[in-house]
Amino acid sequence: MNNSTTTHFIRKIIEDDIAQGRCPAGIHTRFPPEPNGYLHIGHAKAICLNFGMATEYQGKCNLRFDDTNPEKEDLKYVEAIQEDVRWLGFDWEDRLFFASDYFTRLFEFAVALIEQGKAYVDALSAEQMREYRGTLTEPGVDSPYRERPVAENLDLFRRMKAGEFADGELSLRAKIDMRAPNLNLRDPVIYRIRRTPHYRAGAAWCIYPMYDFTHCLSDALEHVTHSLCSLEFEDHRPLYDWFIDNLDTPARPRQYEFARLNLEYTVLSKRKLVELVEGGYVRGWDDPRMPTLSGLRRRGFTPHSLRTFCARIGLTKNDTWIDASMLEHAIRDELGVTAPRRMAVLRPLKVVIDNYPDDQEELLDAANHPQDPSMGTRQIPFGKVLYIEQDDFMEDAPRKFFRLAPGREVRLRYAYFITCNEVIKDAASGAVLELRCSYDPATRGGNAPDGRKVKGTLHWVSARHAQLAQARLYDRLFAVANPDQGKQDWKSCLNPASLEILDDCLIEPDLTQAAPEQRFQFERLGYFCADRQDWQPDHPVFNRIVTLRDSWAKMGKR
RNA sequence: UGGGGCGUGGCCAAGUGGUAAGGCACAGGGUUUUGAUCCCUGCAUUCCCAGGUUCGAAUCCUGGCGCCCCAGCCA
Repeated sequence: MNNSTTTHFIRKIIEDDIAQGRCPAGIHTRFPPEPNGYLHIGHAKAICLNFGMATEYQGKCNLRFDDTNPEKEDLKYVEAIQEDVRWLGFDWEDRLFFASDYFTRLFEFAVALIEQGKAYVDALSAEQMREYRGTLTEPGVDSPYRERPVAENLDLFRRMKAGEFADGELSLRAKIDMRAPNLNLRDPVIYRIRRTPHYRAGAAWCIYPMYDFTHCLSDALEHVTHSLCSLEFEDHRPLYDWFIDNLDTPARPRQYEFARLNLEYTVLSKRKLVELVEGGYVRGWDDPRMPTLSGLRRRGFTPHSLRTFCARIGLTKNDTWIDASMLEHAIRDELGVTAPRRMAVLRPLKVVIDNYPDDQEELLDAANHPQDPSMGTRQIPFGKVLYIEQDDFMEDAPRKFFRLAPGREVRLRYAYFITCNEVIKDAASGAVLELRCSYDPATRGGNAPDGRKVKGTLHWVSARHAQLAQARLYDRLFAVANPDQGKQDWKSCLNPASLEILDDCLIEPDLTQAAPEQRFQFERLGYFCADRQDWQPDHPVFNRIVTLRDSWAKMGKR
């Protein structure tokens, strides 16, 4: 394959910083999720970037939980997030941090700001504050409390911390510029009173710092050099710099922004993902149709394929919608070389080989990978009664149909050439019940000694040896590429056929030995993964990760 | 005449004054015991538009147009 990774703008910034000697201790990045939900493929882009840059330039990357809002956060998310990041293949070593661990130092920074006359305690209500802030086109107005003396601010702020005021009664604001064209600079609130216990800090605090104040200082405390975040924080950067410039911090981190990921046929906003789960549109956060890392994992995507995907979509500041085929390509590309091949019949059609001895059975050699002999071979049982795919038979077949049809000869993979002689149908419905065929004993293994060719090769299983299995076939969650874009309700765009469960699949006996999360290519069908939750040796469950490319199906659509 | 960003093929994306990389997708062809893989081939006379500078512009200048983000005591 090709491993073309381009030198994107972040790499250029880093390389320039290193060349100029601005990072004597090496570069340092961080992945800073708020533990208020599950990670999705959009986060994977940020994770790969932050950890990737650190590895690439011999630097370090921290995992930091941005947990400054006790109302939304929970320990279960910090655990799930760590599992997902680790699964993706990244290691923060001993650098697991929590913004909540900085509460005391953050408080001291706030005091320092007050002492410099650069922060004040405001008594405006939230509604009043909104009025005073002005609008996009009108400047804001100074709060009547803006010129409160330093000593009074100090006293009030300490008493806020001590719990002397009700939630929302007072707030601490940075004193910047109420007429700034950038709304973020109009005296942003940096501390609010919230008598909500924190999932880690408990009831120790009743005041909590805001994101803008916390993030830059946490970066500085951790000696982060490159703070990479998404584009919507672009106009927070002046604020980021303002805090760093006005406080005595141990380091001078810089923020850089990149465009977040949008993927076709899915949604990536937390609000919508929650709605999918809570509305019962999917079977949970790890539903294999979900774009969450746990969903992609359960579906069968590998960490490597996700990393490759992230590397190939590039990194810019452009608003982009990545074509769904990019993700499919990433996993096909990998599994094409790594997945052992097996035979499974999803929708069985009975085939009886009339001229095959009734009680005869034999074991036939099959390669585990046609291009990779090192993956070895296995033996597949063959007998008089077999099953093939319903789609592989057509009674009135067009010329280009290379599969089985009355009077036509095909190859059963690794077995024999067979010819269809008779079609048994249900008298009432006319449905095809079984095929009576004959085989050519000379073609054992799949080659004709007389050199004759067949156009089609079919997968099959032996009726007597096959095991029953469930296959879950997934398709795109949404029927339209950009469910977010239209004027219609995004939920009305859900693909009603995103999940199809097949309970009567027949798999070759070897497949019952699979372990949960093991991946295979079911020949001619696609890549499948043993479900990590529901797979049982006596009840095999396989998730279809992705189909094989199918130029035959494509012809049918034209 | 609020501020900040972004506009290169169907989707991504290189390119930063010297005559449009690459990937995905798509379309042909070859190999093939998976209609898969693999291998060739094709796919922007043109870079949002209009002017200008220059021997030469996707790249520089001017003026438009389009799209995204911001008015939480969320992150």
